[in-house]
Amino acid sequence: MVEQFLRKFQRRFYSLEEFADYISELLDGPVTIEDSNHRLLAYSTHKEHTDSARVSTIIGRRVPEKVINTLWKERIIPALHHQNEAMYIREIKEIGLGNRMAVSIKKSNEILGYIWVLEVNRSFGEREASLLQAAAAKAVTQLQQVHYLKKEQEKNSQELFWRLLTGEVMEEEGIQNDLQNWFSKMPQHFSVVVFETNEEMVEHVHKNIVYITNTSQKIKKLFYTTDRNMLIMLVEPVHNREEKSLRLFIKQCIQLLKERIGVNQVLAGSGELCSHFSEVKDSYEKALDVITINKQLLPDKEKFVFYHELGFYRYAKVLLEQKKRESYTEPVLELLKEYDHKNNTDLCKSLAVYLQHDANMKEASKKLHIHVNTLAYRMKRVEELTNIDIGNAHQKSSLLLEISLTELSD
Amino acid sequence: MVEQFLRKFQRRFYSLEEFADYISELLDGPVTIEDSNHRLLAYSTHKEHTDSARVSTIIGRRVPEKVINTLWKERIIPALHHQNEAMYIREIKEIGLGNRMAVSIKKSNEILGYIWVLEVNRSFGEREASLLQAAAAKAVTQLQQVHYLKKEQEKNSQELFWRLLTGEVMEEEGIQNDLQNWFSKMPQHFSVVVFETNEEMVEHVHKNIVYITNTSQKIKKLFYTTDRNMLIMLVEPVHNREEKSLRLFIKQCIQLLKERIGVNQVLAGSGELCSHFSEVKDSYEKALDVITINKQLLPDKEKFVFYHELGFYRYAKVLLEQKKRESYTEPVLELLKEYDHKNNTDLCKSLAVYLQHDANMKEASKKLHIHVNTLAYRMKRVEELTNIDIGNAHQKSSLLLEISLTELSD
DNA sequence: CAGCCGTTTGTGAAAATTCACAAATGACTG
DNA sequence: CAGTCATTTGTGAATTTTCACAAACGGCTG
Repeated sequence: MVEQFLRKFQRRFYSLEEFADYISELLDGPVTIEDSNHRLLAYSTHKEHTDSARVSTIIGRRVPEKVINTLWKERIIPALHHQNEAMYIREIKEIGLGNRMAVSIKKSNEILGYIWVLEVNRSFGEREASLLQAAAAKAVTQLQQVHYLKKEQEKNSQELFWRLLTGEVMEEEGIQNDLQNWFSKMPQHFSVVVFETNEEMVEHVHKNIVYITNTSQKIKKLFYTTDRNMLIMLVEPVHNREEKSLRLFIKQCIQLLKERIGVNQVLAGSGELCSHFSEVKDSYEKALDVITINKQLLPDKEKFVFYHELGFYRYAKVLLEQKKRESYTEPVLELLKEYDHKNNTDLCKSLAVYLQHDANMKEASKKLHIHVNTLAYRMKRVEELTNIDIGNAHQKSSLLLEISLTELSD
Repeated sequence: MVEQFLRKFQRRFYSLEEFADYISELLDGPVTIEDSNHRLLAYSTHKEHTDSARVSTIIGRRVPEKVINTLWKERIIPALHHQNEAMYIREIKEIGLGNRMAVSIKKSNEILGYIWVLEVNRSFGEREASLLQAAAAKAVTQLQQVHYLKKEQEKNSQELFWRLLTGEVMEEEGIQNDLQNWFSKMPQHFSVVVFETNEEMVEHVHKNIVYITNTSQKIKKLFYTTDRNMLIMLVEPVHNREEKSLRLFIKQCIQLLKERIGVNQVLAGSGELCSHFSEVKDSYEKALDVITINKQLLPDKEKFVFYHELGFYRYAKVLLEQKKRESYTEPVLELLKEYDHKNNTDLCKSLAVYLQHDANMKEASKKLHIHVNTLAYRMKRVEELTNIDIGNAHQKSSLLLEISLTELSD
C-alpha cells in the first residue's frame, strides 16, 4: 500500500509549511513536523480544534519537555526510532495529548525528525498509516538540507568554542564580534558542563546527551564539542535560579541516560557560572576538576555538580600527594582498623558513617541498620580506645577529611 | 662576721658528705646539699628528727616537684638567686617544710647549688646565717669539679644527640653501643620536644627551660641541645600514661616560663613518641612541624602539642600553597564577608565560632556574648544568603577547614 | 517623625537527644 | 560448662535543643 501512496508525494514542495499542509489535507488532521530534537519545523494550518500539547509546541517552537519525557516513559519515542511504520498513539490526558498518529523521518537509521497528525475528523487506520509512512519517506529529502546547514554551522561553532575553552581569546575584540554574530541575544550567564563516559559507546552516549540537552528546557546549549570520551558544552540556564536549573539539568541528564539507554557510567561536572567569555577557560578547567573528583568517589556516593560544592575535595590532589609522600598514618583510624580486625567489630565504618551524617546518631544508626544506643556505645568505645573527644569540631572535621581521603580511589 | 667563719672552712673535705656533716655539726641541724637542679648531692647524718620534705628529697634523690613549685611561688628560690646571704625560711606546712635556713652556692652569678639546714635544736640567728654563707663560699670549690664533669658530659651527649636528630645512625650497631654506655637502663619510649623563643633572651629562656625540665618529675631528659633560637630535647615520660605526662610537661613548662620569668613568646611542640632511636629524626621533624603550625595560629588559639593532634593542619602548607596558586575564593565566605561589610553585621565571625564550637549553639553564643536565639537567627540568615545546608557534615567540615586556613598567618 | 526592615532578646511549649539501667546474646576462657 | 566480658537492644526518665512567637531596638527612608 505504501508504494501506491509514494506516488502522491512525487511533486515538489517549496516549503515545509506547504508540505505539512499537503499531508494535513490528505489525512484530514492537523500536522506537525519536528526535527530530531523535537524543535518545531513546520505545522499545518487547520480549522479543526487542536490538542493542548500541539498548541504549546507551536507557541514554544518546540515540544514541551514534559511531553517528551512522557513519550519516552511510554516507550513511544523509542518505538518510533526502531520502526519505519507510522504508529497510532492513544491519547495521554495528563499531558494534553489527543489521539494521533506519528512517524519518524529516518535516513539510513539516522533520525532526522518526526511527523505528527492529530485524529480529529476521521478515524485513522491502515490507509492513513501508509500515507504517513509515505510522507515520512518524502520528508527525508525535505529535511536533508536543513540538516546539512546545521552540520556546517556546528563545525564553525566548535572552532569558536575551542578558542574559548583554551583561553585563546586574547583579541577580545575579534571574539566579541564573532560571538555577536553568533547570538541574537548575548547570553548573560553561562557555564561549561562536561560529560565523561567510558570508552565504549562514546558516540551513542554523546548523541543522547546532545538530544537530551536540546530537548531540555532548563538550559540553553550555546556551544558543544567533544574531546575523546568527553562531551563539552557551554550552556546558559534559562531561569533566574541559575545554579539550581543547571544542577537540575545535569542530574536529570544522568538520570535520563540511565532510564532511556541504560548507561550508568556517565560522569558530569560543571565549572562555575560566569558572565564573561574570558572566564570560559577557567570554568572548563573547574568542570574537569569536578569530574576528576567524581571519578574518585566511591560508587554509592552522591556526585558533585559544581566546583564550589567540592569543599575540601578541591584539595584532594595535593592532600593525597602529601599522604603518599610522608607515609604517616592517622593513628586514630589506624588503631580502630586494627581493633576492628582483631575483635571482628565495625568501629571504623561506624565512625565514618557517624561523621558523614554530621554526628547525628539517629540518621547514622538508621544508615547502619543498628540501634541508636548501639551506635552511641560504639562511639563511646571509639573515644575510650583512641582517646579522642568526639565533641571537638577540629578533631571531627579532621577525621572526616582523613576518612574521605582514604575513601577516594587513587 | 662572715670573714671570721671563713677560716673555719679552711680545711680539706674528702667528700661532699663529709662537708655536709661538718656544716651540720657547726649549725646543729640536718643539712642537705643540692645541685642547681635541686638534685641531691649530699646530706648530713643527724640524729634529730627531720621534716617530711627532707625525707622525700633524700628518698627520691631530688627535691619533689611540688616543693620546688611552692618555693618558686613563695618567691624563695628567686630570692636565693638574687642574694648572697643565707635566708631564713618559715615553715610551709602544706608541703611538709619545717623552719630552715638556706643559701645558694654561686660562682660569678651562676648558680651551682643550694645548702639547706633545718632548725631543730637551736634558734637560727645572725651567727648561723653568716656560718652558712661561709659554708656556701667554700662549697663553690667543692662543686666546681662536679660541674665541670657535667659540662664535659654534655658536650659528648650533644654530639651523640645530633647524630640521632640528623638520622646519621645508619651504623645502628655503633650507636647502640654508645647509647648503652650512656644509659644505665635503656629508655623505652621517648620523643623529641622542641622549644622556640624569639631572638632576644634566647640564652636566659633556654637555661630556664632546662632547669624546669630537670626539676620536672613528669619526664626524664635524655638529651638536649640547641640550634639558634631552638632548644631541642629528647625526653622520656616517666609514667605509663606517656602521652599525657608529656603533654602536661610541655604545658606546664610554658606556664612556668610565663609565671617565673614572665616570658610569653615560647612555642613548643613534640614529635610522636617512639621506641627506636632510628625514629628520632622523624620525631624531630614532626616536632618542628608542630611548632610551625603553632606559630601560624592566632595568638588566642590553644596551641598543639603533638603532631597527631594537628588534624587537618598537618596539610596546612600544601593547602595554603594551592590557595595562593589558584586564586579561588570560597564563595560562601566571600559572600558573607561582603554582606558583613555592607550591612555592618558579623555573620562571618559568628559562623566561624559556631563551627569551631562544633555547631553547639549554646557554647558558641556564650563565646560570642550573644543570645542563643540571636546566633540561631544569624545561622538561619547565613543559610538563606549562601544557600548552604548547615546540617551537612561535608559542608561544615569544608567551611571549618577554609576558615581555619584563612586564620593562619602566612 | 512615622514606619519599615533587619536584628536582638526573652519566653515557654514541643520535640529531640542523651543517659542510666536492665536484659539478652554470644564468643572466649579457665 | 560456668563465668566473664564485650556487645547489642530496649525502656523510660532527664535533660537539652529547637521552634514559634512576641516584643523591643535602632538605623534608614519617604
